[in-house]
Amino acid sequence: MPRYQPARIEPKWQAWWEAHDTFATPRLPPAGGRKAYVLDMFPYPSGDGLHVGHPEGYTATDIVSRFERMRGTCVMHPMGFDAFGLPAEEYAIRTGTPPAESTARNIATFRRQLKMLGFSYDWGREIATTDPAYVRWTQWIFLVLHDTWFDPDVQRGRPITDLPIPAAVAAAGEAAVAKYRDAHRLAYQSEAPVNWCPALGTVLANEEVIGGVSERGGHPVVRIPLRQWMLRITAYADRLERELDDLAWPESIKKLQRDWIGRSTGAEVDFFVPPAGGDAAAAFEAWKAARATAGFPETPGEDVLRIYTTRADTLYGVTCMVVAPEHPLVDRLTATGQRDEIAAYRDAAARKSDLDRTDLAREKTGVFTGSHVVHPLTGQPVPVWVADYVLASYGTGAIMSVPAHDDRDFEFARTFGLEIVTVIEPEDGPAPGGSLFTGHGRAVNSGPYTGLATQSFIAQVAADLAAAGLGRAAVNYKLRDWLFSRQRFWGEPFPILHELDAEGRPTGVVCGVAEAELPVPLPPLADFKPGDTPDPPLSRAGHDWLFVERDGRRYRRETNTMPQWAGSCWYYLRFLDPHNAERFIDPAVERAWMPVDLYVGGAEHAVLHLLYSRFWHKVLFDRGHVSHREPFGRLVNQGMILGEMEFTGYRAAGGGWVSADRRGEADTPVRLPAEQVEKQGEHFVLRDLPKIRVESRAYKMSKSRGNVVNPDQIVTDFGADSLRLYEMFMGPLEATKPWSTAGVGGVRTFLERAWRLVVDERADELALAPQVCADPPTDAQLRELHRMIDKVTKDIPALSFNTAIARMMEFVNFCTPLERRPRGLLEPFVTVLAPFAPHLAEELWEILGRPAPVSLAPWPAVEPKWLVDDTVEIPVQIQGKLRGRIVVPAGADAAALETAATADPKIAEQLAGRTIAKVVAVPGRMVNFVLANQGSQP
RNA sequence: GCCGGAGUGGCGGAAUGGCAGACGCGGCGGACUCAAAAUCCGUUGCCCGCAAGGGCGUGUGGGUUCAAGUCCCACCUCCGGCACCA
Repeated sequence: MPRYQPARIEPKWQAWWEAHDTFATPRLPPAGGRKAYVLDMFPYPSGDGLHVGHPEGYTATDIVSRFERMRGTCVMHPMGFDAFGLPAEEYAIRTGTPPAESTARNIATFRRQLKMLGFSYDWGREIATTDPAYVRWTQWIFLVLHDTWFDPDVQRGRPITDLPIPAAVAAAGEAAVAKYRDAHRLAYQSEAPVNWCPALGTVLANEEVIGGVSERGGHPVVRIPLRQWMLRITAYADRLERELDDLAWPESIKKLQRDWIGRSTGAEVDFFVPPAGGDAAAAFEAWKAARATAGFPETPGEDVLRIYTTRADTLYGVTCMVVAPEHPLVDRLTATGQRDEIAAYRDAAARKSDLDRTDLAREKTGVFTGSHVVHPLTGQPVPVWVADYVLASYGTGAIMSVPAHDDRDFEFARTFGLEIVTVIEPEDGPAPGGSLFTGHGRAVNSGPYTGLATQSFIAQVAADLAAAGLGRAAVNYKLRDWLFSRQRFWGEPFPILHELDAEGRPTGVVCGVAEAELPVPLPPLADFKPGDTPDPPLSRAGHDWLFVERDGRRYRRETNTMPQWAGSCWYYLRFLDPHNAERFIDPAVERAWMPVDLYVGGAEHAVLHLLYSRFWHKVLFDRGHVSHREPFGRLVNQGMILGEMEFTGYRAAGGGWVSADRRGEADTPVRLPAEQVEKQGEHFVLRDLPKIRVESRAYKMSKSRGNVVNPDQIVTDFGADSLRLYEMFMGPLEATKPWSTAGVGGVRTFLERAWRLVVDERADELALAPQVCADPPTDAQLRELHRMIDKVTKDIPALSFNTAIARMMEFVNFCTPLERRPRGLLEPFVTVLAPFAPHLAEELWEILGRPAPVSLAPWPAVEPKWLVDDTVEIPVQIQGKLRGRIVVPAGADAAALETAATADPKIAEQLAGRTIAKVVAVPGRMVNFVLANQGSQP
């Protein structure tokens, strides 16, 4: 009867914790006490429910939270739902239910599942990004962005009213000032080519387009011009990169962010565009003279083609210029005879999807414009080409092509038979002429710079160009401004009004909704499907929503919605003060709890979510709304959990087996049971046909492969504590690991053994095992206990849960055979077990007669005296090979070790008649005898 | 192509430069049982050997060191990310 029954005890203790508010967190941590903000990346509540990947990170943070609480730390450990977004909407469209309904249902499922796993969240802080009370503040933060401009002089966001207005703009009147301000806001509108995904019916951020198709769904994406809301994240590029330095994040994640920001330093250089007809040489000289006095202009005029390069040292190797098809100067540069060809090329480029345009395998294409620009240093004419391998959105949208020293230019030149001029030679001697060399070296053929090394050349020529007003140092980023509007229903409406004139046409004046009127709710819509055109669904809202009047003027609401990222950019702040109706967060609360001390989630958010939320946080910091530059202190990515290991054999069309290393496309994979395969050397083969190799690996869980593990099922079969423990025991948190249901059985066995340490399984009623006693533990038992406590205490903060669990298993293995089991051993063990298997621990604690909850019991202290043994066993090596062991007192020094080792009969025997050249004795570690070289003896 | 990460028993994995394989799964053997399950105990890297014992062994090849899974150099394979960013 009293067997270990998780199905009975788990709901019991979940109800107990809930009834007693065991994990409710105070508004502020107690003064002078320690605080820990332990945060999970909140889930997107998909219709499929929880995946086994979710509990991995959640269990890790739960263990840390429970451990810290037991050590007296005030712990903030909240949970909520990132509930806006495409999948909810797609699902809603498919099933015909409004997104709000399906989202509420999905959240209920997730909440039930999360509670079923016994996580110690303060559920009183639960938020969903779709709650109107939450949307209100998301919209408010958008208004902060809208009200902020970035002052490059102080590298900081400031109120838009602080923006200095140039006299010329001020003179042009109020409308011009408003326009000037709008152009400098962090949230601004832009008519720009955007990624339009017809299948999803929305535009997407650059970050959401992977290889020319949508990240979600893999649908083709084309570029069309459209008026869109953008967030000026590029203004923060420098800080987003620099301020990564101090974060306790994995280096790999920091690097991903740095690469994504993609800072590059180089120079901008102007190439003179001579006027049509006339004396080009004379015009060039006049232009140069003018530049020498006027300097390098902020924006290039019509008379120059401005390029960006990181390799100004290759200026003498320029053999042509290449501009993007969308470059504004193309028309002016196109010679009459080339008009048709250029027009056709630009048209084709515009129609091409990003997928086609970024396909690296494809040959370079391009068209000669028929005109030339003038090289600023040599005065020579340089032909201008249009080619789509040059991106309009990076740098200046134009490059100088140096085929000898850039692989793309090299390929382009070879395709079109353009000249290749070598101007750099490797330090170790000249490469053959006309070949490609992209490394650093020494300049040749470069006028006055010949002989300079790459680095000094770049510095020298940049200075010279700047002095002559022909160029300047410049910094570029791969990072683009963040396209922030979506043509979908299920997102936050923008708190923005567009002024209308008497005819109902937009005047171009845009204003934010007054703070008091927030939130702007989503209008009820019968049909919330996206259309075939980029016209947002909200434009079909009723007129009472769509049109508003303020101070006698008519406005139309913005009908785009925000992307899913918006809500997740700041949820970690709202958790701290979720019910505040006055502010998005109380500043005192923010100061007390921030920053997040431990943030755990999947690596899929390494770039987007973490970059976006850092950006918002920095803006809020600049505007004085939060007190730290960075939101997340320590970040850890849990690894992916793959499906069970699979063996796959291949059958040919005829039915015979094909070895996996020589299979073809036509052969069909067959999943094989483990009994039919065996390992032979490096590979697995068929047991009956050892010539046939079999593939063995674990695959990502997916519905189509049918290897998805359902947490509900695991909880039913093994219990929540077993699932928690297993996921922590699988291996290092950050590693990718295959699932093994047999492994769940293994940890379940451990929990049963722990149960039997305390409970008499053969009794009819719940009763203590007869071995449990009040004896004082023996010294040996205390040593075992304290070593276990010590290991677990050190492993939890390091997130090394697998080794902590292994140590607890050893402890249970040690205790199981004991005829008498002192409480002084069992009770500390139960407290140490509590963060890992909280339900079982509570139950055992109760059976031991201790007052609930063990979840808040003090963590047992390690007594150092029990960590040292009286004697230690030391390995003895001869020539680095293990030859014996000696037992010595724990504190034995090197000399004592050597004496003891040489006294050992077995060692003495092997040393007899040989010359000891050296003895290495490391106290507490080992002894090694190094013998004199035998070969050198006569 | 570039950038990360990882290669250790049949499997998941342990191992501050100091006894490779902790712990678990699986396997084998035993006790208990009429029997089975459950449980408990033992055993389990490979090779030679009846044994004592010996040899080999952390992807490959080299190096540093008294001592290398761990440090250095070169390479191979797998996984993940980025990808015409001038």
